[in-house]
Amino acid sequence: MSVANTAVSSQVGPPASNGPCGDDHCGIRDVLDRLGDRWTVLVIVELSKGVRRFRELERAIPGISQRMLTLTTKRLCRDGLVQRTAYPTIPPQVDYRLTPMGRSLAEMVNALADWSRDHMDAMADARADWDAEQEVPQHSPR
Amino acid sequence: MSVANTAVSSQVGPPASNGPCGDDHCGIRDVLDRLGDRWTVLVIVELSKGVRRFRELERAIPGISQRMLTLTTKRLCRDGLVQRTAYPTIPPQVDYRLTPMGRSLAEMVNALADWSRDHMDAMADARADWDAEQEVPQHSPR
DNA sequence: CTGCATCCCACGAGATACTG
DNA sequence: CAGTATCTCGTGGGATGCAG
Repeated sequence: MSVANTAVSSQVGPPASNGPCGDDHCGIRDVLDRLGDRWTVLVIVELSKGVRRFRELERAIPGISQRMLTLTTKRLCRDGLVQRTAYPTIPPQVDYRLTPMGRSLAEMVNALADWSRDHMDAMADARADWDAEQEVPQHSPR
Repeated sequence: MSVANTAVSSQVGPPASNGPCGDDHCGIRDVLDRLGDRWTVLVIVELSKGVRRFRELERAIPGISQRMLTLTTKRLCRDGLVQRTAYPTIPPQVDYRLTPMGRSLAEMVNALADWSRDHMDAMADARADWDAEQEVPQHSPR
């Protein structure tokens, strides 16, 4: 797929149904703001593997706090990406699963993860290179 | 396009097994941390349209400050996603362009933007729905 | 087990001023 | 024009404790 100088794919704003902000980045921010935080993506990835209970998520995502897990899942529910089901048992039991929309987002995220895996070495390399170039108060690069 | 498993859509749920990358979330974080901040994505999108000078970027991205533009472009350069070219003229002139790797990332970002446009209405709807449900001590929404 | 509230700190990011 | 340096502030997010 040639993407060379022609931007990517849908740079051209659809004339009718879209183009609220004159600029190109209409609703991108909306999604990116969700994906931007530290945990949302990880929760989505985990839930893409199947239904999970609260504690299961917590254990599956090392480092997340209850607070953050609660907030994250709540936001995802609010956005219609995750469905929460609570059983009025004792002790209480709640499980979370992706909605169809959530699953389609998960696909995107996974594509990104794929890309990430494919390029992370190149990025690390470039970074090291750049760092070295900036860091030479003395000379003799090696 | 990718290397390994694509599409998480198949809700594989190996019993007590982990997903694509063992247990950790590979380098997703690495990429997401970049995409997470407020401006990186917008800069990438803008640069996906072609070579841009510093001021051009600044004007093209309403709301960004010089500081943030400098930091963002610098990070992108460091990661090998953007190439910076400075001409020792007076006044100084610098331009930025995506590297091949940067362009491939731009494709991903654009796919995400695409998805976003496709689903933002559904998300807004779900959000309103959820909000209403939480906010109504009384019922009969008349 | 789930979830919410509070305190608190670190960091992203805006505004402004200055250099080359 | 391009970039750096400071100061400040809002907020994301960790730790802890309480409640259903």
